[in-house]
Amino acid sequence: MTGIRVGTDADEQAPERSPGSRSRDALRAAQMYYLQDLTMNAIARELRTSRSTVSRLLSMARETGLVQIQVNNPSERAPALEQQIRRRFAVEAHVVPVADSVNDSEVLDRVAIQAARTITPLVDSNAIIGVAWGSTLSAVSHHLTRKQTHDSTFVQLNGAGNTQTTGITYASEILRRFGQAYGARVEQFPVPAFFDHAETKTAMWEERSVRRILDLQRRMTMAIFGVGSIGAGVPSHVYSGGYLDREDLETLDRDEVVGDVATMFFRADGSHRDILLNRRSTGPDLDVLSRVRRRICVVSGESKIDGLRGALAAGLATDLILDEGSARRLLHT
Amino acid sequence: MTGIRVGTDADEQAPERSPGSRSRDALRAAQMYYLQDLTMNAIARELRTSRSTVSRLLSMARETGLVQIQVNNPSERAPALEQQIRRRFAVEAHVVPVADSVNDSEVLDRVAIQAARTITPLVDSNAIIGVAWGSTLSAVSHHLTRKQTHDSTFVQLNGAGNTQTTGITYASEILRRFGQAYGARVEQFPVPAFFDHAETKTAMWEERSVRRILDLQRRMTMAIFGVGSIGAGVPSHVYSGGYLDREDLETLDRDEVVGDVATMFFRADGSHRDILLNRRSTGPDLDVLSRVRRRICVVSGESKIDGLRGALAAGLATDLILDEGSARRLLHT
DNA sequence: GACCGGAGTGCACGTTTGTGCAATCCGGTT
DNA sequence: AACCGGATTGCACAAACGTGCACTCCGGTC
Repeated sequence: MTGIRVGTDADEQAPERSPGSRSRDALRAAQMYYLQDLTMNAIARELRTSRSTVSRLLSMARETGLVQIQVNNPSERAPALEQQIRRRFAVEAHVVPVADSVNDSEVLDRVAIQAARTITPLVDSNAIIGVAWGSTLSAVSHHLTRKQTHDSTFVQLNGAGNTQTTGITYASEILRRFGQAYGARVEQFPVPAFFDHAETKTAMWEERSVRRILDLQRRMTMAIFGVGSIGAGVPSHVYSGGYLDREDLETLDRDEVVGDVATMFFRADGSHRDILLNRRSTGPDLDVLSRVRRRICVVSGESKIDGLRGALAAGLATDLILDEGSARRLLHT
Repeated sequence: MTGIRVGTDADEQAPERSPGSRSRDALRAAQMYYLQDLTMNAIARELRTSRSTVSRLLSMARETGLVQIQVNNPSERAPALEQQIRRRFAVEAHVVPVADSVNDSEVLDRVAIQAARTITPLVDSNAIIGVAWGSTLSAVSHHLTRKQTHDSTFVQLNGAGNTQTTGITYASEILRRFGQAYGARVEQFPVPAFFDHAETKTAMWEERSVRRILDLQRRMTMAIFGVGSIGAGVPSHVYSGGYLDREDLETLDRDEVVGDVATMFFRADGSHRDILLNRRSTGPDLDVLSRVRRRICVVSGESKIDGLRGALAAGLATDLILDEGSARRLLHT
């Protein structure tokens, strides 16, 4: 029942109808604009329509993935920051250029856009892709550019319910947007973020509906997630959204937790054994996560540095997308 | 002596200097513009420079291949024309949309731009690429977008000298531009287009300097050429540029030649045996050409249809780039 | 130290592009 | 046939962009 097809057929802001003259024109326009360097005016004349329509056709062509724009940093003599991070932490770094003067929420937005565009070329057909939730992923999901794939599945990495809501709307919106962008199935994980009792989790984990999801997670070919950090600054969604009570926070403190990925916690050295809360969390076992071929971590804002350090120590990511400020900070302290 | 390095180092309109701050800024700007959707104004502020400089950085980023824009026609449900051509002639067709109202020289220009951009992604490292010459290829060579490759070589397919000139400047300009765009070596073929006596060709073909070129041609991984057509309309370069005298044209007529590729002639049915002029021509044996893995034919203008038909019958191309008008004409008669 | 040439910069202007809005089209309903 | 709502269009205006030109900066030369 959870397998929901998120097609590109009829939908929300449903674009591409059948072969229709609309998308044919979009292709023609895109070729004339991007491959022949005509102006929109010239294209409008040839297509016997108005310039504004051409402008709209083109933005549609971009949004639907008809036109793809990629920026390659010249192979291995890449920018210094990225190289240093790669050497020191053994992850492929994608540093998003952002001047220091920019405020946090704009940084998030810009990291999100660039992350979305970095991820798109990595999404293949026949993939199983895990997606976490949180403010970072939410932002990313808003900026995905479309691309058609076949038989791919997006699977929710961890439950999203809390004491106030079932969390369905929030987490599933994110998932839905991913599915829609790539024409893929989505599999929700309808459990709370944390069980109240570890025993309930154990019991639920035996349920067939849950095992289906866990099985998908084991077969993931890619995972996309942010990090939570307990350090200073803005607390991440998990720490402030009513998912944890005072007592929980105290045990985290006692266990020397510095952050989490998909509500699974870890310490500064990357270890996660014997962290009590993990027994009640619905996130993927971090060892399972580490076996996924491609693990993309998106981070924006320096307040997440501590959590990020832990995640890197744990080797949770193969690819790291982060803003320039955080990149510097990651290296220079 | 013929192996000339056409680097991207110091040159003509030499752009990319070392790692310099210039190209670093170009990368940053490109990321901010194409991946973060900032305006040039915003980028200028962050880079502490003027908007016009940003505009220039961006166009540099595009020209040097830092930014790559591709338009994919949605896999196999591609436009009707392209499918029909593929079925009927067994070549991958790339139809360049052009309204009928456009004049011939503009059609050539637009086909050339789009051809250049279609070719670029196909150019690999370690490739050996044969290039013909003529008005079509000349136009293409003017619009190549750069892309860095290693250890690739462009080799001239046929001699370019005629009774008036050695043809060096014209053909070698084309070759040079290709080499420069991809940072590749170029190998000129310093012989006339046609020898006066077949015996001279036989003799020359034993010379080591020539054999080097012939050997490269045998090892080509890609070939790029136009077609000449004897039919009506504007005569191709070869037929009007002083390469052939009246008598030659008569023998072509007698041999029922309809066109040529790289100065090797063929008939309407694709055959080329016993065409006298081919014994004196310096182009690659058409059987050798047909063994090349990827053979890209660029055609603009309906006057070339007859030659094109012959070339297709001979199976000379694996990929065909042509304007919409010619595509229609090719199918509907 | 004066001079020179080429590359890089910002300004100002004209061109090109994005977008809110009102008008129109179109398929389905009453 | 009249009506309705959503999608699509062109218009008009504002925003964003490209480029000739004059100026500056810098390294080499006399």
